[in-house]
Amino acid sequence: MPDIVQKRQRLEAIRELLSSSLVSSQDELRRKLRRRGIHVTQATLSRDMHELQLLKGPGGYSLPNGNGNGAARSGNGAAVVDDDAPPSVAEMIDSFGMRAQQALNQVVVHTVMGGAQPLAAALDYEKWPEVVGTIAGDDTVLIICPDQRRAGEVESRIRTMLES
Amino acid sequence: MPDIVQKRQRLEAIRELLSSSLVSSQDELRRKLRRRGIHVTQATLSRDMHELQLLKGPGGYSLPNGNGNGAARSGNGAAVVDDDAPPSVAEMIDSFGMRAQQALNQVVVHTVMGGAQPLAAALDYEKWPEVVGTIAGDDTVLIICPDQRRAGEVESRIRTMLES
DNA sequence: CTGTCGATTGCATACTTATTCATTCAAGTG
DNA sequence: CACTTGAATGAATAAGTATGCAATCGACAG
Repeated sequence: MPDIVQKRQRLEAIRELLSSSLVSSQDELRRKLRRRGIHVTQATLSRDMHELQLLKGPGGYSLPNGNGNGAARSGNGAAVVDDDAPPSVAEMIDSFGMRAQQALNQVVVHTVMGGAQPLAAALDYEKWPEVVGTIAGDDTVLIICPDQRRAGEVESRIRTMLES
Repeated sequence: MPDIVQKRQRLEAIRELLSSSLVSSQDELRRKLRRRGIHVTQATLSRDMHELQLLKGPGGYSLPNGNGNGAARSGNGAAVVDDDAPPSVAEMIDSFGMRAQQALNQVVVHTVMGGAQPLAAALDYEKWPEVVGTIAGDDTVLIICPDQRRAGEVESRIRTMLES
């Protein structure tokens, strides 16, 4: 197996993993990659991550652009799972969500630093019918709905999750 | 000397150092602080840095916002203020802003490359009542308002800043 | 004053990441 | 084909970061 191909795919996989889940250490990343059939050592990952110019913050690694990074992880009870199962929106909101507010046909959800990207990924994954699309920054997710009514529904559903 | 005062000043000093020089390790930071008469151990700095939510990238540590990381740092002349006071939106617009345009309940602000993140951070920090949330890319900030009217207000306020 | 509580810190150490060194392999070169 | 060169990688280990624990200090109730 040609090394160079392996590498390209691996970097791709790393980017993908990072955009949809929080990774706190290179070893954790190594285990997640292994489940995808990619088997490398921490040393290699260290080099990969340098190459990808990743940032590391209190909450784990993140892509250089505007992706997630940040705080909070400690015992909040939820989502402490060893994970790798596609994370659910409920879990994400429970773990990272801070507040949600509707604005016309959109809903803005504020999260802890670094929570926006995973939350958006979870929303995308669950494909809510009222959601047309999402955009995530570091700590803010913009959810776009077809109309004001649907946005209202989404807002209240998220608020419920926040309160629980 | 009261511990708590020490700490406040130290965090302050760390922010200042980071914004004006590259720091690659906590031990390096420790040495730099020592030259300023602040003497603490790496352990304490680890805790401080966690508290400041610093990011670590290829180029060293950086403040959580959109500040410098890794490469590029040179001056743009403006807003080189003594800083450390959370940067104001006015300053940011002045330094990075290029144009602003309303779209329904949103306002899109274009900035110079790399200016979006800091501007969004400043907006978040000032917590304008007309702003529900912001999302920033590399050179574009999307500001979400509750409705079209408020978006208009925000747009014109920003335009004023741009012209000045 | 005395005891309790919470915050801050240093020390020692566990844990995580970067780097050195050697190896392997593919692509050129003569 | 034999040799050289450069990229990629693992193993071992150096370098760097986080954390459990105990000590200290100020605030404050009794």
